[in-house]
Amino acid sequence: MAGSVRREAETDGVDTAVRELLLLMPRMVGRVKRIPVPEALESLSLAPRHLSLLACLLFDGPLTVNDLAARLEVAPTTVSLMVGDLSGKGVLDRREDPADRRRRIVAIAPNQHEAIAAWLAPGAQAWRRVLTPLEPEQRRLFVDTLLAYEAAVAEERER
Amino acid sequence: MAGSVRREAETDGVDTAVRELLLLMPRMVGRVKRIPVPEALESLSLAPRHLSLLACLLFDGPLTVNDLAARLEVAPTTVSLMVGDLSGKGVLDRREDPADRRRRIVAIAPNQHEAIAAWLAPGAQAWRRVLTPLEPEQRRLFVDTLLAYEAAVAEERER
DNA sequence: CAAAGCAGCTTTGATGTCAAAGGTAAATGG
DNA sequence: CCATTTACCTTTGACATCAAAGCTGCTTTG
Repeated sequence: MAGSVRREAETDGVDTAVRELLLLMPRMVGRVKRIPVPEALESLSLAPRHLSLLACLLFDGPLTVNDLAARLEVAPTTVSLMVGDLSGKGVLDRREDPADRRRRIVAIAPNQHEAIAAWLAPGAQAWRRVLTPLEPEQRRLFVDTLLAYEAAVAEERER
Repeated sequence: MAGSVRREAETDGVDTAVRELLLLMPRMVGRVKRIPVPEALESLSLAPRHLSLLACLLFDGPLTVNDLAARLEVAPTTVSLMVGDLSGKGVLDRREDPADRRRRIVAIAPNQHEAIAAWLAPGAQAWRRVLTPLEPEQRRLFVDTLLAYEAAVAEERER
């Protein structure tokens, strides 16, 4: 099997965990993609797939299309289409960068700011519920391990 | 900002972690979707999106279409199309359940078993690299926390 | 300053995914 | 038994995503 490359006693617990995680990941992804949209925002044709884009803008302020695509690990095409869509509906604010007219600065429309923060809250709530009972160093370990996994996957890709 | 004085020592660490995780998740998902396919399997038109389906079958043996869809948190439609595709190419083996002819039992074709296990190995490798340096109870904590998050998201959805 | 090259975004055509509808087989119950 | 309901899968039509090509404006170079 995939997990049985090594047979030393030391890696035994590791293989069990790896197996669990390999099966868990796709489920988790599927679930996150189905977080419900509050009614207040549904009228603006906002869907779960917009959530991560809006989170980026809310946390890190106005960004360009390429910036967003890089952070979301998604093609610039996709961001461009989503932004075009959402700015047409008044959720986002897309304007030329005066300093470089090739660029488009994307920001959350001020009057939608609050509603969007409210949408993000329950998503964050799930994490908060899980992290609150942990000790600070346990939280740190958890986040660092996920970050390390992300980095490991990125390296895996260059071979 | 991250290093600034903490006002509420207890909740501050949580909020920082939540913020990091909210931004990390979509990136991680994007990366995983781009794990490269070994050349040996590319000729069979296997792509990264097939990986989790094959992992399920490899770990948990033959399953029905609905079972697979539930485990992957994906629509039965999608599984049905993928299975139809892959069984046409000899990667999977789809046959009627003799006990209930509505059901289709899906399994990995025996002669492809090894090649697929080899494909899964590097994906598992990323996890293994990250988990190996941890203490056993740290690994346990990590996996349990992710499982708890999955459960929390599932609950969030029913409101 | 003109020409070539580059950077950032959008458009286009192809593919993946899904919800809803359709088809067939088992279970229920009168 | 036949009729109805339920379970499982597939087909279909609509939409999300992406790679490649196209467009525009900045930057470099002679």
